Amino acid sequence: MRAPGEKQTRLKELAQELGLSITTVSRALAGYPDVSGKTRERVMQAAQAAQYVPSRAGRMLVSGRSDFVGMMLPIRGDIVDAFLGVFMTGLADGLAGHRRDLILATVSPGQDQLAVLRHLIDGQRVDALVINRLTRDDARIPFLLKRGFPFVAHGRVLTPTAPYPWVDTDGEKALFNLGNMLMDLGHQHIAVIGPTEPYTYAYFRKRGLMTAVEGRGLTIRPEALLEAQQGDKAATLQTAERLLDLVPRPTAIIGLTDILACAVLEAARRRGISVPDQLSVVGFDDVPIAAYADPPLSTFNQRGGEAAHIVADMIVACLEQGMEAVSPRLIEAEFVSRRSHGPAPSPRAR
Amino acid sequence: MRAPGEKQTRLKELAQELGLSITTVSRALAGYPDVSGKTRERVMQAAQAAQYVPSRAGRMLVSGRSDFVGMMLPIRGDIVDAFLGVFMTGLADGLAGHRRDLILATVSPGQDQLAVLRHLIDGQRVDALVINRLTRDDARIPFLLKRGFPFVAHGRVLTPTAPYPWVDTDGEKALFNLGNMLMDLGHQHIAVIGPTEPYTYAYFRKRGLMTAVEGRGLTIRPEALLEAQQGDKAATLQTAERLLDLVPRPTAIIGLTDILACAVLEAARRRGISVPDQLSVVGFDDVPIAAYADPPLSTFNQRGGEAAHIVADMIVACLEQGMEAVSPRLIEAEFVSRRSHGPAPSPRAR
DNA sequence: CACCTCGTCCAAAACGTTTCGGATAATGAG
DNA sequence: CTCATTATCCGAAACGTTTTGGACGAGGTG
Repeated sequence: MRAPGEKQTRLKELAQELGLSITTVSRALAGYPDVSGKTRERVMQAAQAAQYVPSRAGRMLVSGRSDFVGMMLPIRGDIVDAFLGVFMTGLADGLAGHRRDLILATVSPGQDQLAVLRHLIDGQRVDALVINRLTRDDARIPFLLKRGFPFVAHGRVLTPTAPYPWVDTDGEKALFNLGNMLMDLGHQHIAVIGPTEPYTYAYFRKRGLMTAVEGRGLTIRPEALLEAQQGDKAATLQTAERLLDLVPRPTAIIGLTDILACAVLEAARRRGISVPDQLSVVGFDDVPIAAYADPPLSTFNQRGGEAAHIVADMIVACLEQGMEAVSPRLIEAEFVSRRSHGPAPSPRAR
Repeated sequence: MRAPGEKQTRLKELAQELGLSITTVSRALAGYPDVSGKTRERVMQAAQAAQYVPSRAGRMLVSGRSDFVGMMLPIRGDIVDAFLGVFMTGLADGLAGHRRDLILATVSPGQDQLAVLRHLIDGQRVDALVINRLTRDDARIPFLLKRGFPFVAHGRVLTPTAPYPWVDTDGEKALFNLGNMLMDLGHQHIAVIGPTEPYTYAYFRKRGLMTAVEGRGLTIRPEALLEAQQGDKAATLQTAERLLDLVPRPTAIIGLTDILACAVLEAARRRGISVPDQLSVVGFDDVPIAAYADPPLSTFNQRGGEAAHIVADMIVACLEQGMEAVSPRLIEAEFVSRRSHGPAPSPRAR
């Protein structure tokens, strides 16, 4: 074991130095009213000068709280965008504003998610949890609900459960609007390429589009609604090409993710299909590079940083006012109109 | 404050239940030799059954260690790629293998980095630190060195310091090789577009290229070596265009980052310059979307996950064997040859 | 003068763990 | 039989904080 640098000042030394009791110093620092203004001032000064920082361990032990918030991170091979980095950074930053720290708990592919949760909770490692990458019937929600452990989900679950606090991008509304916009532009054959993982966001986005399309008496054929593994370029391209080979060929293809949309762009290039003249393509996420795609990709901005800050505030609210005090929050995705979409080609132009 | 679920089993209950002392149970669990095999077995069983997880606070208090490793994250507006997410995930995963957790400590733009460090260290929040996004004269290195606090840097610093443990991608070698390869392909005028931030990686990459170029008796003019703010698309494109307007026009442009390279691709499209026939473009990072650029971008893969696991191993080595026991580690970047580079155009073809 | 109130301060307990220094009984050596 | 040794267990202290339940005077009230 290394010597961890110089010795840190502790409450005892501070008290000794000031000729006060530990109690008084502690209470002065905590702002209790039963310590005179003069004494408080002296204590504050001394604490400042000695660079006193309370030991987390001591505080934790007596208060039962750790001031740590955990973020559970299922590791999958499909971390392909900047969203995760932005989200985590925003979350840590938001929590820091409430004097709390973020700890990252990964779950390896083979590992049992619930076992990890139990470990985090039973070991008093965290006061609350943020869970993300929710799947349709995610088991973590009912588990945490049953344990009564404070948490906030980034994303929603489909199976019916008791109410729980969540924050999510309104992908349903976004794609509802997008669907209508595309149909207003004359598109009748719209196709979708989504991720293979059973993440809930894909479901909501598809549903929004469906609602829009059916609202106009149209439908999307099952074969125009494909899934591709985002990590596998060859497979993704192949799926995109299957969409392009459909008869009649779709005039608009929506990638549920920018990566997928870019794959469609690439597939169209290979087929010699010009975008947006013969085909409109729209993505979702607004990864930074989307602006440099060819053509620059129209997509939706999820504003992950904002979402993360909201999650942070909600977590603190859960902790301080109880889980029932906070209500779920839908965040509107912002359409970023670039140059990969346009009016549907007239039938003979195809 | 919420009730944090059901009560957790503690050492005291476990001991009571087993009719043993707290000491014995603790030592049985820790594997000390002065407890009989039979007793140990019984204790293990009971601990398993009760889902006992030792309280971090208690352990921390007495051992002085927290088993937390901090990662310091200066927030800047330029989190533009998936690297951060991949790195953090890999780091957390690697640390978990050594029964340690990762905590994220952000530093807001206005905040004093060293103050944050002091807070983390003095508050005994972490046993060791990972610092990244190193700038050329990063003040964190000498600070941590002076305090004798265990840390591993992801990246290097330029100013001379005492030896310290770091892990870095060998961008110098990568660009040295790339420079030679481009010159072998006939390129005589090579330009570079880098980030404005004073990150060290940019320095090393440039230096590798310089060495290669000068090794052949060539030079890179200062005006062919520009910097652009990665977050600002318009400014980045403008800088890329300045490079394209150089006389004679460069036949190869290297983006020190995939984003920057993609900006060059876009600028070339706007100017009607075909890649790779009239211009070669190479990036660095291999962000997932680079494979879908037009044309697919040749770039370098940093293998952030591997780097993160190495950092994790080094951190525990620092903790367990001392900082002087670990030596720095350069990771070779892998060139991903796609279709954005090729032979230099013959003079009349331009 | 006796009594109460208020403003300041403090001793001690509690949180859960690890570890130091024995205690106890069984075993082996002489 | 005595003494040393070993195997197994345990009591108590320590870590740093917060909190409970006072103590002690000064001042005001009757």
